[in-house]
Amino acid sequence: MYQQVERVSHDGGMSKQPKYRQVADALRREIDNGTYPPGARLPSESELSARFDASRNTVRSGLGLLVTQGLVTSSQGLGYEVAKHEVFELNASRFEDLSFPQNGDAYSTDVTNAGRRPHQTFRVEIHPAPDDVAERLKVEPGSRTVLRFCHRFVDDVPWSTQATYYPSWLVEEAPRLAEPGDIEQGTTRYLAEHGTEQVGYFDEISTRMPTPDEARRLEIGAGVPVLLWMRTGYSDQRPIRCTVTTFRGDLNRMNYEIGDQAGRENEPQ
Amino acid sequence: MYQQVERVSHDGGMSKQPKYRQVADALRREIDNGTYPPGARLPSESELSARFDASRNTVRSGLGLLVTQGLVTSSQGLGYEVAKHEVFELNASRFEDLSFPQNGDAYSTDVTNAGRRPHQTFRVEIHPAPDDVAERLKVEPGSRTVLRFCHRFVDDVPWSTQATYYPSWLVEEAPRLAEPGDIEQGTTRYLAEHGTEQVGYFDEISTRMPTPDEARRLEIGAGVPVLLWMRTGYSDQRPIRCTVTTFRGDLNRMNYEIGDQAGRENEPQ
DNA sequence: CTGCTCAACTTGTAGGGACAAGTTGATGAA
DNA sequence: TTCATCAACTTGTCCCTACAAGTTGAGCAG
Repeated sequence: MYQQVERVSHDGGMSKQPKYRQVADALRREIDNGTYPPGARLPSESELSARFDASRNTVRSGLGLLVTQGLVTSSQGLGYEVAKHEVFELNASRFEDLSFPQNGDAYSTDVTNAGRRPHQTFRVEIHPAPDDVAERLKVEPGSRTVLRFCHRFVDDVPWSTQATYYPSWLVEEAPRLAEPGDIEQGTTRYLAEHGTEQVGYFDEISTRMPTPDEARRLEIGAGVPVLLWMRTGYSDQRPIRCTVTTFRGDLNRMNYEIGDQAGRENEPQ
Repeated sequence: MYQQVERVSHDGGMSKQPKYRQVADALRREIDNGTYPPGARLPSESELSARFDASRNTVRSGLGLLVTQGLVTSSQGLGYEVAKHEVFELNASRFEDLSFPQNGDAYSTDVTNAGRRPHQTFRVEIHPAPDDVAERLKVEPGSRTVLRFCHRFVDDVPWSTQATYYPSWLVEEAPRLAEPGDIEQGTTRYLAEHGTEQVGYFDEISTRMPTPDEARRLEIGAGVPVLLWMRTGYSDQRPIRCTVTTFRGDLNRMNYEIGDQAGRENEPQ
């Protein structure tokens, strides 16, 4: 017959926290103070169960907290591992292409400069405009747009997905947007050569937990949010494109340089 | 005696997904298609248990997925509720204070303009510089800084925390930074009047799951990430302050206007 | 009517068991 | 040696029970 165990623990009486939280807190402290450095393996569930005098289920609840906070990952047969993140910096405030003689791909050059290996898959589709994109492009929801979609990897780790929508009126002026394959000089420059120059943009940045679909595409474990970046580019007349980028939140940081940056580059004193 | 039940379900054989995921996916679909609109209550665990022919634990696992994805919230005694989020837009690219005759507080005016009620608590401390802040301010880690800390609410809901660190050399030139209480004309303008004008800044934006501390201060439920915004302000000589803002990720979106915005304001056609 | 109690719900915590499935390294056969 | 097998670990899924704790509304005492 089952008997409810005494809930009061022997830690001095100031706890009141449920046991699975105590487990999580204790492990979090040990991760923070370096007992378990990034990449280290945690003790197994049964070891922790013995150490904390808790059932395996309770220990699992505690570990689950750490997993959903992104501090540790787990894999069947292997155990729990302290997560390590190297963030990748992304400068979002520089105007792309126009002033730089690069081949139209800021991502590849940025990653290569960081000593990492870029890789991307690319496809072009005709696609009805999603509501949020239609609103920003000032076209009817569901109207035809050209979608240029990019799935990006760094060292073969999924990094981000980027979807750029072009309104159909623009595709008539710049038909190569709808053709599969790269545009060597870069889309921004290609558009400028066809009479539509991007003179400004509006960026919106938000975050949330990934949808199951995003979690699959970006190979995101539990407890890692996505960073959402929506950029609407404008000519001096009207919106010309809308780019929706989804980043793994644990691997990316976005930067904006605004105003005079002289004070940032100087040495101290 | 316990008997493992037959794992194959009667949905045509294409499932393979564990049962708790099937529960989560089914409920997610029904949330997406409006069966359970934002604010609605989900069936209770025992009802779902009957509907899916699963144990309460299994149903709880499925609901737990939705909670950690931020789609639903749960509270003891009340049940599960579909989360509703109204995001608050924050324009981060305008230079504060200098050109506007406001009383130094972009937050209060932004919130009031949105028809919401702002509220904030404020305190000033002498605090050793955290490593990341020290690096950006180009001072020794742990050296004395003045910390001006702000805890902000909208309609009494915790919204964000903001910590601005000023290096000690700057406080000697502008002593009121270290005094508690508001600076009516705004700190940026106050600094300009004392010979230190902020001419540029560098913004870094990232996201992660909240620490238990942040979750408590911002009253964040499970499954809601935080949006981290770190702004380092510069004079033409050197860094003058570093502001670390922590937002509830489900309630905030950051915007940047860069370049000419004429095309954004125009009407279509 | 007001205000209190309490039953009947809800979710939260904690324990138990059994078996599935992934990983690793030792062992033994070829 | 090389390769397949398998035992012994790991976490993953699923079930059961029991009780704690928060919420609500019915119903009763005053």
